[in-house]
Amino acid sequence: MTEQKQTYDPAAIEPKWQQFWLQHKVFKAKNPGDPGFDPAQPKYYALDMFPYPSAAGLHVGHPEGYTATDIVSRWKRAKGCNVLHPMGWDAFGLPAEQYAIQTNTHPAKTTAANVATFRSQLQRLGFSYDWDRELSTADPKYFRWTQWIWKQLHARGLAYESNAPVWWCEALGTVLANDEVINGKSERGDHPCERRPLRQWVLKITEYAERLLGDLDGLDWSESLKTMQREWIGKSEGAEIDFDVLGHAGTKVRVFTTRADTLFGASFLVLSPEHPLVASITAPAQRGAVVDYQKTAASKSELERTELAKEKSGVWTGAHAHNPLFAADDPKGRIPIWIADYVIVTYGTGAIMAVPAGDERDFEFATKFGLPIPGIFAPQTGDAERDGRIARGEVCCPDEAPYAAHCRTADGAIALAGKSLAQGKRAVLDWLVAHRRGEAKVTYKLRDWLFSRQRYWGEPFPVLHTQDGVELVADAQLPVELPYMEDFKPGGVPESPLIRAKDWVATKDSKGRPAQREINTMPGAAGSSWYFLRFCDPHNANAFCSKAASDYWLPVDLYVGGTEHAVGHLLYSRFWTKVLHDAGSVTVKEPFHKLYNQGMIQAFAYQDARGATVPKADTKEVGDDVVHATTGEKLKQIVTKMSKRYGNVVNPDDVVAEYGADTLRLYEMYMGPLADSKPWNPKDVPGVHRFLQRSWRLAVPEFPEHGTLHAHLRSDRPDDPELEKALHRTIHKVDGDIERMAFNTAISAMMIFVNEATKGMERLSRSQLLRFAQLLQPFAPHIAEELWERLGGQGLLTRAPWPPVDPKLLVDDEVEIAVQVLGKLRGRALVPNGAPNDVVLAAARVAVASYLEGKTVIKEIVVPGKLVNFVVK
RNA sequence: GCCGGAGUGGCGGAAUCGGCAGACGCACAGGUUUCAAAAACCUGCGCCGCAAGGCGUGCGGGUUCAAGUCCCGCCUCCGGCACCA
Repeated sequence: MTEQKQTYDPAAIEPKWQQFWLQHKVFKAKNPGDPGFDPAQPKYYALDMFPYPSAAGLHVGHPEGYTATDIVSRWKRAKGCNVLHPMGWDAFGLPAEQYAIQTNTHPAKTTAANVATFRSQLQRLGFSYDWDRELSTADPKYFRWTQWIWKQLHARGLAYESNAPVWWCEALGTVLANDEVINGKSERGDHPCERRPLRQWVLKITEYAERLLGDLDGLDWSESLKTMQREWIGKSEGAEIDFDVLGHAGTKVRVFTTRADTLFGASFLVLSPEHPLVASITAPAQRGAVVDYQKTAASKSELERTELAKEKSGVWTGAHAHNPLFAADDPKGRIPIWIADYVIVTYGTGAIMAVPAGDERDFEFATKFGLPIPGIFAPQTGDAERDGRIARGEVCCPDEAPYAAHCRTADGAIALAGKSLAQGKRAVLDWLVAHRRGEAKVTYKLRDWLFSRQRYWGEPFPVLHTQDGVELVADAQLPVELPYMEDFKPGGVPESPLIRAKDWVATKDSKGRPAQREINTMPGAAGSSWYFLRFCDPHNANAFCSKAASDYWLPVDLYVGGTEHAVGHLLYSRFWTKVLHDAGSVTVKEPFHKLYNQGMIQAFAYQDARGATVPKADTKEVGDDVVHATTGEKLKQIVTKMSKRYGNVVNPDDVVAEYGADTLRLYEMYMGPLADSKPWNPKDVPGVHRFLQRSWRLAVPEFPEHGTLHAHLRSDRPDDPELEKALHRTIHKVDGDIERMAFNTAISAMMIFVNEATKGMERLSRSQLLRFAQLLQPFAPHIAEELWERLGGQGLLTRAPWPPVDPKLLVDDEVEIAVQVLGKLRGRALVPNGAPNDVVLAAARVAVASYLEGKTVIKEIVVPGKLVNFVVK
């Protein structure tokens, strides 16, 4: 008998519905013009950051964001929206190629295998993707358009070749963009990187810096993410100022500063060691020291330069400059020119005016090398001791402070005393402009986007090098496909392995003359910078995306992914969208309206007394403690990221095998707020599984002889009013919680309903259970669809509209209010909802009579429907 | 160093607008059922205390009838940036 129990069996129902949905294309999104397209429906575009199909397969971190967008997608469909919810593969790039190299298999082969794994893993989780729109960035039908878009960039003067120093990573055998290098090490693999000059394709993203900054304001992104982009763009308003080099007629050093007002305190100049003027201005006596310093600076990797940044270093060039504010014969205007590696050649003009009285770095440098520190401020804070030290230049004062009386030109054209910071800057800048010694200037930290790699597995450029220079491959000849290469490994030289594909490289230009193909390939971020556009119109053979399709679907209404793409991918995608907008190819200026960053799923790990992490396999549980399996030492539980090293990686396949996809989805959403990082606790998983079992038992009898449904659910009957009320509240709560992406509390509300319904199971009506299935559907679609079918719901649950809420059922006739005396809870009172204050107060007085005895009530506070507070004496 | 975010029971977390702190889940304890176990179900579960009661949202102050929530000053953890002139 027991073996025939009709218990909740996800292994039976999940594949059944997955196949049904897939075969019937239930989640196919219709474009304008498609048969059955309904223009009256609002559109909703819910997008996941598509994955790199790595060999490791899906990680539990992937389904976190994917489940969130799936819930929203299913809910939006139930609310009557035409929903675009696609999935694809970021298949080109370093991770795929590194894996291919490790396994000595061609990346085309490993990528195809990895994609197949990812697809089947995702399909086992019941996501409502429109699989007809699946795409891969490594598919020639896709990258044909990546190449085409690159040609648009080139046509608009936004792609150029450069020989400037770039980040070279020896271990990866390629160059990397700024955002791929962190503290001088590669973001992927943590390998050391260094700067080297190399011919590269570069995209002029800096031309869009101002718009990329300004358009952030209108986006529904977290402030912290916007701040990260703003800081990366790094806008800085200031001035450029020319200093004549003494003894070198006609030679000027141009510096950038945000504090032109401190020019009176500039007591030396500093050029970066790579500054082009260094060689020509260095005095013969200093040449040896300067060249030595330049060599040392060059041999230091960027990593060492930042790590060893604690102590300032530099040498004098032997040259002097003249501070333009002072008369030509005024000795105060004669200032030395130094070189130092704390000045960066790529920022501003690569040269600064040092004002030690107002800048900590300059102060440190001046102190170390005994350079003058002229005081330029006269603060009067009341701390006479400190004010005096600032005035004498003994203490650095980087903030706003009153100017000293001597901050004035001899002719009185500038007199800073009494002026504010803004007025001071203005006064000096106006003077500089009038005397043609400088101008207002805005600079950005953002640098142009290094857009080529010396690797095999990427999009080839549609570029030929001819005897006349660069020639672009005609649109009709796109895509330029990769040649098949047995040996695709980087050669250890800063050159693409494509150089070895001699038959491919050697070609003819449009005039039939010999030409060579470009051997650099595009970076991983190329294909991912526009995939959200292709999803709108994925099979278009005549355009990257029809204007009608992108006009309809864009912008993406909800984009969910990790913070790791805060500057790279999100900035690049915004840039390409703006360029395509300028070219008239898309209407929107911004691709992603709402962006949501999910937190990281972490795991427990165990540390011994020394703080060393003990792999999971070497631990065991003894009672409430976790101890070292061999030494028996008691271990401390910590929360950290999942890692092979700690042996704490959770594989979603295992969770699906044991509990089913619905449990995995539900657990990931129940763990906590989507935006938070939180640890995976295997002991918590059965909790949500039990909730699904209880939901199942509400409908299905334990033993088959009682039928596939409880008897009281086989026909319609009046709804129990108490459960009806509870259900409406639950619908209302779940609705609001999905809206604000608070999935954990939505699930908890459904749990409360099921607990209540379980207490009076036979009171539950078929209609109520059907509506509960509708609520559950976005979260646990398989069990919900199965219950819907068993209950005889009309059509497919995934096509059913969201159940309505009767606002009348959300209010109670009677409410229990808290009664406080002096702010402490002393009793409770039951009063009619909306009762007048005197009725509430009367009931409240009774509830806390013993606390009021012998006291004088001096104040009565009533919060309707919630609480009464008596203030007594 | 600078800029964000966070700190609530044994654990994950809830409290959406200043109004009953600890919803929901886990773990734990007791019980029902069972030959037994699992499962399921019921009850309890912040801390101290026999109780009355007191204490309690990182720490110290403040505002308020009322503070996890607001203000001031600290501490710790996480993320980002880091000599950007």
